[in-house]
Amino acid sequence: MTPQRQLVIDAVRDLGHATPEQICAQVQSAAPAVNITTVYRTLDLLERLGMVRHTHLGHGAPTYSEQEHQHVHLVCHNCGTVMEAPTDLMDGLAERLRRESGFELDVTHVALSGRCADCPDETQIDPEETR
Amino acid sequence: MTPQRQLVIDAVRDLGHATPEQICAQVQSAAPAVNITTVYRTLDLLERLGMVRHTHLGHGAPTYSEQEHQHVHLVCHNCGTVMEAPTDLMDGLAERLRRESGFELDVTHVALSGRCADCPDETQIDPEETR
DNA sequence: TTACCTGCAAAAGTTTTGCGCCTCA
DNA sequence: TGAGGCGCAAAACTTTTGCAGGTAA
Repeated sequence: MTPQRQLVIDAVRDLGHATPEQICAQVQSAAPAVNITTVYRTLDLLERLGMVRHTHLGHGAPTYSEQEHQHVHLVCHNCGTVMEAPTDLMDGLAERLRRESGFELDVTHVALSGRCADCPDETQIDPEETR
Repeated sequence: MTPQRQLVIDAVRDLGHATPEQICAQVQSAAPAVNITTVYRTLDLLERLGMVRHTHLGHGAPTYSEQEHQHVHLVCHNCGTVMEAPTDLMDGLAERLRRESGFELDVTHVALSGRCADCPDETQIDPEETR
């Protein structure tokens, strides 16, 4: 366990869910010399060790969070806000998938996409925002 | 409506859900001179017109499909198989989210991740496969 | 002409790889 | 000495942008 790795773990914990680049910025605020390569390598290692996990928020960038930090992500593809919801929200769906398709759902790995309560109701959701 | 655009539409329809690169390969099998830039630009245009939509299957690459081609995608992050399920599977969840959080779910935009019936039960899902 | 579409080339952004150096046991 | 971790540079890959030429109304 090197200082760099500890910093990456701390950053993941502090930021909740963040992209490798955000994590790198956070780490560099404490230790400016740390290279982004190290961040990528460390995240890869930590993930293999099961200490962190990554989630796809929809627009390209994977975000990393603690393994324990489990909830469903709701991403508004109008304003980009990421909300969190309890995982038991998915219980019914998970059960149905298991029974009907034999599919074992991993509720935390992907974010659900849609429009949050604060965003205006638009007939056509702008595809630009959902990248 | 140019020949290139028609080819892109055909490719999207034929492939079901495919990445820009796969679509480009398909188009080029009919017209080798077509540039991938054109594919990107055309997909962007078609999406703005509401003729195609894209879905995030989890591992970085967005996939494009016909607008009418609506279902929930189930991605196995062990073998990578993409399964399709009827959207009404999500009705209960969508209703609950709307009521409890005011969140308007877009059921087709993201894929659900997990392990399909054909893949062996592993305690730890290999993070490598879930990129 | 005017507007738009295309192909090519280059740029930009993100992630991975190679390599030499350093540290620590 | 040997293994592993780090930083730097470069490569690889995906997507976007700028530009010049071509086509059609």
